[in-house]
Amino acid sequence: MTRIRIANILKDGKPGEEVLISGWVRTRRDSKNAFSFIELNDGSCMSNIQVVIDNDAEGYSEHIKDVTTGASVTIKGELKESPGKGQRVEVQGNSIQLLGTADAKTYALQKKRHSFEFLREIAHLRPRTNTFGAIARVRNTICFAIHQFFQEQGFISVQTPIITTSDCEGAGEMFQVTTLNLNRLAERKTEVDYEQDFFGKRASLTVSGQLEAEIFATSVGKCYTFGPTFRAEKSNTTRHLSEFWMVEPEMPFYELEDNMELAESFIKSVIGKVLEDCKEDMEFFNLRIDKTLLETLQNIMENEFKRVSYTEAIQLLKDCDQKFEYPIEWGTDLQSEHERYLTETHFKQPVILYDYPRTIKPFYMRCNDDGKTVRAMDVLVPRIGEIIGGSQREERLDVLLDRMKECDLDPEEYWWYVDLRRYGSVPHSGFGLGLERLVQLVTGMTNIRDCIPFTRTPKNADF
RNA sequence: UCCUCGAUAGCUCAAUUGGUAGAGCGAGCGGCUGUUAACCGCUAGGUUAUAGGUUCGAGUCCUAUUCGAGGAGCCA
Repeated sequence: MTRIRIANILKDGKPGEEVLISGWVRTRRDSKNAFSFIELNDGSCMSNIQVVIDNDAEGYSEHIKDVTTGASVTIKGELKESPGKGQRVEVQGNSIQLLGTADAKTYALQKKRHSFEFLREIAHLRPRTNTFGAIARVRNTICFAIHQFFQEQGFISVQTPIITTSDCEGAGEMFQVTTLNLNRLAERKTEVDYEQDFFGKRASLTVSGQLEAEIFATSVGKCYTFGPTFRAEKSNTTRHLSEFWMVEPEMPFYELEDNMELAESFIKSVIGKVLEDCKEDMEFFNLRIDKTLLETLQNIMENEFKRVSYTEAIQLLKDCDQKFEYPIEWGTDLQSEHERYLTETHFKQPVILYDYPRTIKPFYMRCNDDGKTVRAMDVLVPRIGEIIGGSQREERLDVLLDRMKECDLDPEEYWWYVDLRRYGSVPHSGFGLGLERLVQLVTGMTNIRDCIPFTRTPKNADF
């Protein structure tokens, strides 16, 4: 007899069927001297299945005392129409096998509400809760939808390196990778000779796969990377992680407008897939986490993202009645409060800002003819802020070299990147999307630390 | 890294001007019940984050440290 996932039983199990199920006990309610109710969950879906088991069932008398919250059991029985409220079918158990006990005195996850802060400290158990089980399932659907979106359009999945020696982009602090003996170096107090290090030069964990993705975009065509990314910034916010996952499509022959179009349809496609495939989990989030979640996502799905140039946005912020803590000036980056005003108060939907001052953007973004701005675009969403950052890339060799000089970068260090402009250069564009920020947007979770299975932030790398 | 707030029972929190440490949930035991956020009764559970200081007396005041939350910066 084969084991059946609880999700399958609840979906289309029919009364009369023999079933074998295994999972973790959420709660048990005893009916004195006659039978017990067991709420069993196997993580396949949000709902538990209710098992009714009589005291003469095999294994009952010896094990039922230990069938406590958190214990793991296997149950054989027959599906029945449930006379009670709350479930279509239930299992009438014939036998119960206790796989593992969970001492109620010490098991942290008792049947009560726990704060997310507490659950973060027991990350090895938190996927057993309703919320974190739902996050895991939704995150999975998001990841699948991401691949599906690109694969269906002929994008090639490219694995870019995690260890890199290009100290590049200035995209933030990097984690150094070394096999040098740090204790010994600390004693010597001399200059570090990186030629002695594993790679013969200073190496770090990647902050972006973009530059490498451009190599494949200009050879095999539209491509995307989807992998872990590392930032050693000491950020302590609800939307930053030290280790996170990023999706970075890169497309040849795409100009900024094509890039924006792709970004918009990408986000809508992924959200649509989740709304379709994770109905139960999404209803849970809407009920328990954010009462406006489904409405917000529906709104995102149904409306065009507003496209506003940086210059227009500055003007709009200057003209509005809202008082800001930080003044707005053309040439400075927007503050969180400004982004929030645009997405939450003014437009009340996602906004794509484009054509930023070149002084606040990296060297690889394509310069506009006005001499002041570059073809950058940020997709801002309510509550979270920037979820996508991208640009059309500078494909003109001379302009790129000038820009590198302006940014105080040595073209020698980026020789292969520059080469792409020297031989068969083409216009191309791409963007980066933070997976966890998308999970945050889709689930309504307020803290990004709860949107990744194993959270890495400054001072936190347990589990 | 900066600003603000916080750390008290397994969890979530309360404790007046500095004066004997409390509740709900959870847990254990008992009762009741086709129950389902079950219900009713009883019981246990604490070096008040850590280190120092002020005081007759500190959960409460002061200093430092650690950790957490919210906001800012950086960004995805």
